[in-house]
Amino acid sequence: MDTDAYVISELTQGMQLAMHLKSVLSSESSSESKHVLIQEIISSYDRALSMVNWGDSGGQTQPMLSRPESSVNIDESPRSQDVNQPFNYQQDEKVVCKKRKAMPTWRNQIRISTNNGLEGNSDDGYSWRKYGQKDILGSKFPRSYYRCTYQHTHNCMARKQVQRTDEDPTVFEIIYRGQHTCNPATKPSEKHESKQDNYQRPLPPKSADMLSNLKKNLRVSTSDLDATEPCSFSFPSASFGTAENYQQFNFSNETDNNFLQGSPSGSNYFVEWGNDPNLSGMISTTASATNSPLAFPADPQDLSQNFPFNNSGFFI
DNA sequence: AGGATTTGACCACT
DNA sequence: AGTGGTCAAATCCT
Repeated sequence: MDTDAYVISELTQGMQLAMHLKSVLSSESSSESKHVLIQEIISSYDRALSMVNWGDSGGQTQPMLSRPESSVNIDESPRSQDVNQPFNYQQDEKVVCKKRKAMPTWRNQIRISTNNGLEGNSDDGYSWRKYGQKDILGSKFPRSYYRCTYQHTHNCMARKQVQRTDEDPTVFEIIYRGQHTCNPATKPSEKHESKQDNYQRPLPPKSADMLSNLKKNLRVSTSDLDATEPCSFSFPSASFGTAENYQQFNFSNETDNNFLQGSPSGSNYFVEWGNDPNLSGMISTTASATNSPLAFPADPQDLSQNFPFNNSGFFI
């Protein structure tokens, strides 16, 4: 479709502007020119995002620059009444809604060793309670449904689905839904500690954190390209014309990367926004770098061509 | 006894 | 009508 060409064009422009900005930053240019470049980059990405959103989402979304703060406040809007409501489940707790739409989700594929290949071992640092299991059409293995143990005490509506993959029974696909509103930092003192601590350090891809981290990281990447910290963010440059090489941005604020740290190498996080397949992409942690870099695989099958730039709010 | 899991039924969505 | 997500009673576990 033509939208694709526009999106690629805009993203390419954004990339070039970012490179330009990098050179400007290393020179003694005025701050004004830097701001102009940053604004150009933001505008370029915004236009690309707008095209994607308007072109592929039935016109339901708006250019993100016109929706300040919408990126971090993940809108769940199960009943589509107030799209500007922050992520908040508590307000209509009384209303029974057995199926929620447009919840931010993450897919995480985890390989479990055959010795202890139980679903429960795919621990992510949070405490979950199983509330259902369902045979899924076309799948050999049932899907298990979990919700946060602290749903009632902390009004935490985070959920996850765990399903063994047909292709490789040692691999579990975990789909996270919603963000934790409980405080994981307090968990070790709570009673589920013993079970949790047997496992590896977490990597709970907390939805809002993940999105905001990506946002922050990318923002840093355009303004601080000379950062020397080892953390890095990369994405395939195929969209920019070179299939083999990754364009890599560095960012320096390692606290922004806490959702990656401790992540098992090779974990694949597939990020989605609601049910829109266009608002999705895979994030994987790789074993090659020292500090759990975030990388988008070059395989186009793994990466929706619009991701991450089509998501509403990674950049501003 | 209290919390976690199982499982059949119900409901929303397509 | 079929499918998937959730509820809630029954059951299991500690």
